[in-house]
Amino acid sequence: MSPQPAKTRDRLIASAARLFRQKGYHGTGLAQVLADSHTPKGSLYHHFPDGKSDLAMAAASWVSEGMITIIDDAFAHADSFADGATTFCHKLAKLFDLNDQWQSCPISSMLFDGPDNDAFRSHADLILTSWSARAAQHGRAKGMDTASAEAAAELLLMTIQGAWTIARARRSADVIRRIPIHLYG
Amino acid sequence: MSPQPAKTRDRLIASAARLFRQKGYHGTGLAQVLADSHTPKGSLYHHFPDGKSDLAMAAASWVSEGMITIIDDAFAHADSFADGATTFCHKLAKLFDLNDQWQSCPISSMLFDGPDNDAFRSHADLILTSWSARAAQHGRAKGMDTASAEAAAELLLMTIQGAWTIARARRSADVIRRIPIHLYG
DNA sequence: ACACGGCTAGACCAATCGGTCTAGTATGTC
DNA sequence: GACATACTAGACCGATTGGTCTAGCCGTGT
Repeated sequence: MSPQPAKTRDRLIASAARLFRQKGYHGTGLAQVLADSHTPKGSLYHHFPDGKSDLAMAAASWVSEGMITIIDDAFAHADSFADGATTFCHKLAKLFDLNDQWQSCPISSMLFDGPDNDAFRSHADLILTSWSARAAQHGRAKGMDTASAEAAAELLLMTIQGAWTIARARRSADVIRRIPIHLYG
Repeated sequence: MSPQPAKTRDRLIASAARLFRQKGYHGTGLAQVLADSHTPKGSLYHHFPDGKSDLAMAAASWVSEGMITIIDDAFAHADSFADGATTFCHKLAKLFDLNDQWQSCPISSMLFDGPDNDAFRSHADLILTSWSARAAQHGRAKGMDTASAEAAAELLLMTIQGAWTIARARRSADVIRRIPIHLYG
């Protein structure tokens, strides 16, 4: 809980998350992360003994927590699942527009680009599942039965995942904003 | 049209497409592609003067043509758009199961992982759009009006794109097979 | 005052990266 | 046979990769 030691670690995670999103796992050199976070190499290997992969895992977890927060916020004041999902999509679209830097969830970056390592794949699975579970949980809270809530959450998540990819190609978040119309409109 | 010269080029494209799908653009070294296709470096730079990026573009276009064929096949004997889309999803799921090697469409690999180069992004855009347009075209052929066909195609494509990502994480194509149930079921 | 652990700092390493270049081979045309 | 073109073959290059290692700073406990 000491403030200083945590800072370097956090700086590394934030830089790594951003750069991995932009350029992917293999596309980002440690040198870039180090320069971006103003951190010497020794510190990296102190906080993340296993190096790059270790850092990527931590960055993914960190971003995942942020996503969970966004989900919770979106559904907090929603009247229905569709209502919350709509807000969620608009929040993500805004996030997309905010900075072109936020280019992909690092989960995808890791999946597509990480080492063959199975630990990466299962970590990504865990995170993706946790998002879906959280959305389903909000669905149940809005009165849906378990099966419908899980189905609705799965559909929502996969649609968003794909829309985000298309949005990157198009350089426009419109396709993300159109999701609620497609699904609930 | 001479048979031999084309072969080397095709071998390079096939190897590159497969490896980029597996490990991403930056995650794949030219040495790997060369070894996999049993081609010396000189040949690569003869057929693709701009090197790796040139090869990646060609590989993406090649896979895109294959995808167009799959779309056409799926809709060929379909009674309705939903019917064709269902077949399409099942074809893709089968493809996914067939070999774990087919891990992502290289379009995504390029997008997520390629150089910052805007040419890459717009090429990916072009390809993704061509898939959507082809699906929409089949929709109109089944009697849908232009707007509905385009909307249905967009929804289908983005859902598949996302489902594929989730399928990779899960190592299971079930989520792809479930798309028709979500969308038309 | 002193020692110790957490952390910073960066020199250094072998391996690999994408790319260039020259030499040589095969093929087709006069 | 001579010559040009198309292609193969791989040695070689500087730059960069992820990772290791030693030296030293700095705050804390005694």
